[in-house]
Amino acid sequence: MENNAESSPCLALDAASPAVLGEPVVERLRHVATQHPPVAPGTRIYTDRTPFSAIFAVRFGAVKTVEFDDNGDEQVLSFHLPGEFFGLTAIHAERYVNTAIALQRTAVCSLSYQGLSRVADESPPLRRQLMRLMSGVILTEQGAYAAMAGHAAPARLAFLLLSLRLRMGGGRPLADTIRLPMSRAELGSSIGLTPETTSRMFTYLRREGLIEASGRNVRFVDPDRLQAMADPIAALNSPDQVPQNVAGTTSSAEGGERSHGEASGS
Amino acid sequence: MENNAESSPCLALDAASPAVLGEPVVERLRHVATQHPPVAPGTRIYTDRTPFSAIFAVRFGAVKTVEFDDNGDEQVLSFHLPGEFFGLTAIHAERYVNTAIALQRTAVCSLSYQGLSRVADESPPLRRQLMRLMSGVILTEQGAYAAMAGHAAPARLAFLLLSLRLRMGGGRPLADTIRLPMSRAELGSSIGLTPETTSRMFTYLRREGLIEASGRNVRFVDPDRLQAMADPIAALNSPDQVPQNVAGTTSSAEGGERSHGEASGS
DNA sequence: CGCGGGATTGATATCTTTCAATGTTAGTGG
DNA sequence: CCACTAACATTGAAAGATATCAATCCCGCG
Repeated sequence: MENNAESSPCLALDAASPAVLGEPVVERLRHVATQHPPVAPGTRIYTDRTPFSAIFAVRFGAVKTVEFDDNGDEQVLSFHLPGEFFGLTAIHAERYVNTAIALQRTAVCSLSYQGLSRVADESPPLRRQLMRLMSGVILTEQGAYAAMAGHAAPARLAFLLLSLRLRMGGGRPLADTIRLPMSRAELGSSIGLTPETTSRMFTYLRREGLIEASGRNVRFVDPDRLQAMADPIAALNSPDQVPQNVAGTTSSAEGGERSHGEASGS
Repeated sequence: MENNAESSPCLALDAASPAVLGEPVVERLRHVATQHPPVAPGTRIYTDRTPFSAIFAVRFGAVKTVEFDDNGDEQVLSFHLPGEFFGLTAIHAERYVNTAIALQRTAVCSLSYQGLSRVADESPPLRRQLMRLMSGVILTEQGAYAAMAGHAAPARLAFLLLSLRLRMGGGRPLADTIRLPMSRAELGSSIGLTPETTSRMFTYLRREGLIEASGRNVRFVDPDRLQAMADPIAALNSPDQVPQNVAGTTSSAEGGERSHGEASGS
């Protein structure tokens, strides 16, 4: 169950570290980092009322960050998989601005921000890693934003699934099958869809032969076409595909084709 | 016309600097920073094929970052106003991943990333400023994402307008009226709406008496209610408001009140 | 003064949500 | 080990929101 490639990401900081940072720096990081014991699903790792002191990384399991509206309904902001950092927004705000919740049995590590700062003051390579790390977060965030703003529901789901596949397994050999750590509702919330629509999009992707999905297990049957669907840019490659009529709602059994309008004018 | 509060943001780095950083550091920054001459609207400041060497800040004018899909249609990712930095995603990717375009007559300054790194290596306060700066970008980005994912069209536009108001004028006294540096199409693209829908949302906000808008001039008539609309959380405060039927499309029998447009005589 | 691009408005098609019912799965306690 | 329950997932039908297609309209600009 628990991926044992569990070297603490707090010491790895986004890249091979002892080599880059030097053993003394890693040793100092060790004192700044805390390895937290595993927590149960649903556990809040921090809240917007937790005093800010540290940034976090996932060791194993998975985390979502959410925002609550008055009704207590939550809006999922992002998911964090093993090796990924979260809580970085607190650096600017000097307080946590959202809430981080474990999706599964999850272990995280934390880096005292004060301590980290001091170590970084004396290690330019570490400082550079941190910049790179934060820039990477912005990049990811911006990609997700573009996917949201520019595309329709099926594209967003395709994008999200591919993103999760890429990020699970730490990078390397792109699993054929993944097990999602979150529910349909959570998946949907993070891309601005209701659970029902999310489910319909699963059905749709299934029918199109792009994925197989049963519960939280997803098998990528035709990653290329899925990619094409996620990314209108590549869509032209697989010609008369890119079906549009998606919602099972409008009875049409026809796999209608259209050139896919897409918003973003100008 | 050009806001003369034009102290180069490249030297200010997100906060009062000489005080914090010390004059020697600011002096070194001066050598790392380049003040670029004003460029015409439409000018590309960098492209995804420009070799990465520097990050940018807006001195005056306004900038949009965009991504192109195959058709040459652009998706607006974000807007950048005076004092704001952009191009930060390139740090991670080691190349620019989008394209930055001036919306008006605009001047930017750039900081060589190499040079900046060297100065930061020797100035912990500068390093901290940079972290704060990047964290702030993530925060902003995440806020925009949440607005996108969680809300409907009118809320997204309200959010965007309020965000622009807040950011124009560098922060201080919240202008009653602003002049938008971008078209309806660009505005819409950035929040995932077509130009037509964007225009309809303007009409709607106008009819509701929340704003007056004529062309690119926008006057904030009822900022509180606008805020409430942007943020469902606060919506409960103003009870029986939170109108829902928005698109003029569905024959709004809702007649009468014509608060009329006409923003301040530009 | 006329041109042309952006803005607005209208009518319709399509997509997404909402409300509601049903099916399915995993976890629990007997 | 099985029955049972509660949460999650899927599906359907109708309502609502947004996109698309297509005309104007209007203003800035030459």
